[in-house]
Amino acid sequence: MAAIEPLDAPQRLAAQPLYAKVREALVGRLISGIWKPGQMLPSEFAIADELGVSQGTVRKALYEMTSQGLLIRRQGRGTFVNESEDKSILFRFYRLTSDDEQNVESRSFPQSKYLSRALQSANPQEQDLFNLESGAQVWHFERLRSENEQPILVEKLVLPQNRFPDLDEQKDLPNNVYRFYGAQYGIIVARVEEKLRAVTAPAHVSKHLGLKVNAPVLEIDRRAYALDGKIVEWRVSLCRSDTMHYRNELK
Amino acid sequence: MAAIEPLDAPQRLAAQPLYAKVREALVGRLISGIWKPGQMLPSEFAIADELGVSQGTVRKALYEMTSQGLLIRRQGRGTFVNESEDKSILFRFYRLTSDDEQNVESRSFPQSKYLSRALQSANPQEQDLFNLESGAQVWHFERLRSENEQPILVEKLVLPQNRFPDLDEQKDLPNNVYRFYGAQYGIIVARVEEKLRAVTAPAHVSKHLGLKVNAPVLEIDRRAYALDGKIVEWRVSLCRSDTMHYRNELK
DNA sequence: AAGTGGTCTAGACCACCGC
DNA sequence: CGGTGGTCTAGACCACTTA
Repeated sequence: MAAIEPLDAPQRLAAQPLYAKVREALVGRLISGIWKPGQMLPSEFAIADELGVSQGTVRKALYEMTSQGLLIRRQGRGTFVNESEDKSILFRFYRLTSDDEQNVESRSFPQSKYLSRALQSANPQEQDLFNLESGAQVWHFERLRSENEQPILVEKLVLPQNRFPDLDEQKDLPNNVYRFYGAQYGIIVARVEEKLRAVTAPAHVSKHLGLKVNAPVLEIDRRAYALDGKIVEWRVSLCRSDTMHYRNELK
Repeated sequence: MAAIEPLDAPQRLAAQPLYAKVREALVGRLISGIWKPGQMLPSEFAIADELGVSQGTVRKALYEMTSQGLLIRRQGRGTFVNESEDKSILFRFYRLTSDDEQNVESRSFPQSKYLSRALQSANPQEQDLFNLESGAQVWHFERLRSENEQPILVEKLVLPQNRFPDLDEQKDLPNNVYRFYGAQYGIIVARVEEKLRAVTAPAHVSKHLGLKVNAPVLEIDRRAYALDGKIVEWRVSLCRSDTMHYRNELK
């Protein structure tokens, strides 16, 4: 275990507060893997002694890491490295949940089956959305997503060709496209805006989802924004609403 | 200015922590208007002396109110009641927007027409939701909400009678019920959880909204949580989806 | 009973603001 | 300069969990 030298004494001289240094030291241990997911941390007093600060200072650092989701603290038990974090990043932008609310831990990320792929000229709406010249091209993908063998939704993805060149050489997009955008093109999706509506399922959608004709489905119209603030993906999903729902929390 | 008696001494006996009582006392002053938007609060030490607690305890209460957006604190200046909150707070939990996206500033808050009101025994689901004894009672309200003369949604509100006594003396609930909960009962809604589905409108709903039979509508099942983490309101709204949508942003 | 996190206190000093 | 919030400490006691 890598030794960590005692932090500076109380004087902080217009620099970082001491608890911030403590937090960084502790986050470092998480990153370096000294403390692994699920593992219990030493007690507040043990950490305080080791780093040469008071318990209260360690408390504040641990509190911040807890509200950030890195740690889980339970009175009488101890402080633990949050292991559900790894999974939850998968579900960051995925708000659909089965009605029979199984525990979040065991959830499986939905799989994808691609139905179609096309490169075509952007229509006026798409030109406006992606700020494209007339005649520029966009990719269209349609895919069916399923969770535990049950079909969940049919969705259309639209990507501007100029930010995603060379896609024609791919046989299919991978299942987790946002990870792919980052790994292949350096495009990090920072936030998404969604508009939700209830609509009547078109025939081919109700067929794919195994719904009866004219069944109501949830339409999610999503625009995904990269770190530079530009739209990088437009997505319209039609989701079954008989066994699934969209959950949201407002604060 | 209403005098506030000193809070209990350090012993808290399995009840609320002291800083929570301090926070409630301070929130009470905001609600009652003793402290008005933009006004500067007394110093931490002054509040601590008055309430008979230590500065650190007041700090924790002020910190929570700050992260909740009620207060603004500036080093060297003081602590102030947040005044920018007032407008946006109206739409804090209201995510429905007209499709013809007029500017947000000029939006009118939807009006309410109450359709029914009843006090009845809680069914098993309601008992479970509000953690009620068998035989406890709940209020049911049904109302139609409209924006600019157009009917938007029909919703059912369920409130536990034990947290909302004396409601039968009211002719109707006001339009902005969350403000009413705070002003009348000191209940601050801190967050809400929503589940969204697409459903087929029941006959009486499609009639109220002027939709054709079996039109798809957006169902929003909302549980509102008070500062103490307990559920204080259950609400199921059925919203027209032909001219409105639910907007959401994920980061 | 022992060990953990949670709360509370009293006091000290620092950094920032406005007069 | 005086007053404000921001940080830090040392010590005390409480509440919860596990053995």
